[in-house]
Amino acid sequence: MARPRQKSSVGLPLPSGAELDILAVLWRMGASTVRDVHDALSKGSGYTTTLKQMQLMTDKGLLTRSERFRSHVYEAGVPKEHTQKQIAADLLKRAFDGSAKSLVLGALSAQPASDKELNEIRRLLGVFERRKGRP
Amino acid sequence: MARPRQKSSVGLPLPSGAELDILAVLWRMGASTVRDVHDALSKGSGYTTTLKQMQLMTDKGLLTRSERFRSHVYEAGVPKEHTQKQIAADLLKRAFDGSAKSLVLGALSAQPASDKELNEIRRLLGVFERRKGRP
DNA sequence: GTTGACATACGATTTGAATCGTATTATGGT
DNA sequence: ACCATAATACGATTCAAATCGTATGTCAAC
Repeated sequence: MARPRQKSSVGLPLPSGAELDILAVLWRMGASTVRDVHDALSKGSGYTTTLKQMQLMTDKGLLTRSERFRSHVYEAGVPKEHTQKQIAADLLKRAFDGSAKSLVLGALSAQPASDKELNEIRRLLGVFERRKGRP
Repeated sequence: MARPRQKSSVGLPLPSGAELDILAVLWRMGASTVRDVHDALSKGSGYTTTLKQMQLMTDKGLLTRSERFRSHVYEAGVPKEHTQKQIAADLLKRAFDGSAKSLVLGALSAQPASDKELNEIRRLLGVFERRKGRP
């Protein structure tokens, strides 16, 4: 029984929760060792758990790995903006009825932004209004 | 081995992917039978899968159930706005570095909005600017 | 009252994510 | 050479999500 879950869409699979956490660390800190990543996300889990996770992510193509000195150095294998766009798109469809307004409302009421950031968002809206597509 | 995963936070657990899909249907269509929901999300999976899922969600408190005629009628047990806010908050922290601007950018570039919707978002920003909290 | 069409109930299975323990390898110091 | 240290490799386990099959119940029509 139990057929495989449907793929979210064509292409790369969306990163899972823990995978996203690891990606976020690598996006923020750049190339890092497993220990660096493990320390950065200070969850309760053990070192080998993080290691295994990163190895699996490498197999999936979510990370890239290179040798250096004694340890391996990992980098995000997927660009931050592209992944964020994917996630936003998925969420928009699934949870927000495709309404960007709802998403913005949810985000801002969840975590109020500074006036400075609000202005930046306003500028962003202007860009999207002029060119009716990607900025 | 393998300790339990950490809870996302205190309170309700965030709905999983499939759970969110079901919630979205109920938010959109209101009280519905299992068959209605199952037909609405036309995934490849079988009827009993949707049924089981909704039963489990009811146990979790994500749905409420009432009798009617022959079949059961389900409703979303969690308010749409609150759940959306939770999800947005979680995502903001995990994938967007807490930057609402990044989230908006991701959302809009993933799915361009109409000028009308852009204007509504602008109005929303104004509201958030005046009252520095929830609207 | 028997049958057919739906409905729910329940148990069991599969998959994938997440976790850990132990084994192995490599390096640097003594 | 030996040992301590720190890394990776690998197998195995646990848990939750997702899936399905079969059993059971109920109503309506004949």
